[in-house]
Amino acid sequence: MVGGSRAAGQARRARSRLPTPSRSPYALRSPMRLFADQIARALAQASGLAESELKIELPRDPAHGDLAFPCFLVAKALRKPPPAVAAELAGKLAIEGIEVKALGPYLNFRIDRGVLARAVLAEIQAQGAQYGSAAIGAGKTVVIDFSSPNIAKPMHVGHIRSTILGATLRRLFAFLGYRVVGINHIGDWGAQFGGLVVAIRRWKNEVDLERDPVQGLLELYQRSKKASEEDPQFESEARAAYQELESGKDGEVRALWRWVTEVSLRGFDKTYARLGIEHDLVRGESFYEPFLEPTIRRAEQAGVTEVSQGALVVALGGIDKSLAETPCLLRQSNGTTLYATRDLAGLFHRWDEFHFERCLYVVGGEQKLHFRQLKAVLKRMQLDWEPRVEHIDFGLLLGPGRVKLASRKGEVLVLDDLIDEVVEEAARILGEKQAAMEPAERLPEARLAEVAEAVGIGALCFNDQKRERIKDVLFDKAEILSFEGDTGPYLQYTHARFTRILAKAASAGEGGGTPDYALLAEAGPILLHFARFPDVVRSSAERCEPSELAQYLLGLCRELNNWYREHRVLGQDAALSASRLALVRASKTVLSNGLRLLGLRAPEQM
RNA sequence: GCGCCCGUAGCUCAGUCGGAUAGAGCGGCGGUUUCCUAAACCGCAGGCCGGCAGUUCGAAUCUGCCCGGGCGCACCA
Repeated sequence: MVGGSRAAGQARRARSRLPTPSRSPYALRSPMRLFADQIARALAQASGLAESELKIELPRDPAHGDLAFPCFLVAKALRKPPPAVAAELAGKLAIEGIEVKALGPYLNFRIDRGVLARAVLAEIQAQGAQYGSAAIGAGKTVVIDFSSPNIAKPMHVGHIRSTILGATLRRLFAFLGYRVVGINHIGDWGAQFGGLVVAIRRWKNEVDLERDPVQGLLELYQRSKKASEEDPQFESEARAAYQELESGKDGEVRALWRWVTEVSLRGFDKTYARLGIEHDLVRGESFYEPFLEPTIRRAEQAGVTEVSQGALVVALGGIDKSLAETPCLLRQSNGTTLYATRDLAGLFHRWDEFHFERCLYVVGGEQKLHFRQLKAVLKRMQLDWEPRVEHIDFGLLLGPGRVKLASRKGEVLVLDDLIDEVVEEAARILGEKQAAMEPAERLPEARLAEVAEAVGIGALCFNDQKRERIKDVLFDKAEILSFEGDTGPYLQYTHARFTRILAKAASAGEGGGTPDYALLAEAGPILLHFARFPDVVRSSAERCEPSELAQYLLGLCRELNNWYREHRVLGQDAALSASRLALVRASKTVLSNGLRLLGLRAPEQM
């Protein structure tokens, strides 16, 4: 087969963190952090403890307050019972706009709703599409290896997770001010290309390489695989072709290989465009060919290599006992290099070129061992940047009944076909909903297809990101396409409804009054949600966990839809309408920023 | 056999460097539309957080062992 895709897998547990106090000049602009810092400062004064030791939390039950401080640790330091400490501190604290109450061993804080609304809404309005962004990554580079399909074959469902997760990480880090280098490490090298070249040579007139070159190449590829097994003549010709390719000779073989690469990349680009995905560099395995020998020499000079059973290996048992049985192979006994050699060469090259803060490999968990080996080799070579290299692993994509979808034997589910199927169903549902609406409220005919595309792809992408990435993804078509519950379309729908209010307010000339933020008292949960957004964005990026952002948006939409049901925006008195419109405007901003980061489009109407 | 990962409601999953009464979606049952999009909202039912020990003032969360499932285990990628 043409390389194994890097897709699929499993992993390690990462945890989200509370907003941590940050004193860096690039501190995140988070309204929540502002309030928490204010409280921590006052607490430090009242208790005599260092501000950095005082952990402000979000209460489990929002009825208790907006922020909380458990007094257990302070109590221990003061050798007094926690509830007594809480009561004592409550009496000492006086923070403007924040009410303090002791409840058992806890101090609960409630931010005045008017103060909260003014602070949060002003910040969102000021930042707009940048709300949630930061400069914490300024001057730092993050390299992200993702998607990485194999040429001469269409992208299939096995590539979807790496593609979607990687693209989101790329957007998240860019939003936080990092320089991001998204690399598509395509599988464009290997002995199998010898066979493909021979197949093209022999049978190019028997398949349609004009209209759908990718499909034609797939047929030729499959035929070459069969011929290699059955026809010794074909096999030796294929070997010769691969030798020529490896030799670097710029002849017929290389020209054909180049053509295959170009055709394949054009096919990938169409799919990427539909999904809104971009890479910064396309560097296939072939790119690293010239660096393989230098890489091996580098390892040899570091003194970490040895010959075992005729192969050149790096023994890793001294680094990690569980790797004692599986050294890293750099050269087979027949002299050829391996996957690990290429990735090691890539790693050196990337470090030399970018001096990255982090180098992320968005690759399925089934390749965990491979990346552990690579990191262990770096450790043996005593390269201090080894911790910056991370395998961002993820679970398998499974069909109903937990059967592996992209199996090597069964029918390969082509990604474009899957997208078509989902978009088609989205169009059908959209049509139904539209038919049930007042004619004046319906979408213009011309926009239907566009919105169906956004909604269908949104459903697909969101399903891949709503769970922790280490968990397997269950791809149940019916569930994803029902668009009810925890889905991308649910988020998009919420955004569309709120957007619609703004449009109607504009056309009715409403919203000109002066907002009175105290009138937004009932929107406390929403405002608190808004205030957390920058922290969630940062945490999602740091943990490489898009699901944190996805879950946040689901929670926010639940709050918003609830509020929408209870509170009318239009047709109220001027101050009330203006206040609620400010909230609606902020909702649209936060939702569309969040959706954009997850790679979902946010239609204005649906 | 060894290594790593997962195990929370019937199903799919959240659960904040350990903290106050464990939450949501789907499915089930019952409600909500003279009102800015009902792709929405509300209520009810449903849990020994796989099991047993341990650490701690406090454990779904940390540690150990066990059970169940998955992935991987040098000359493939």
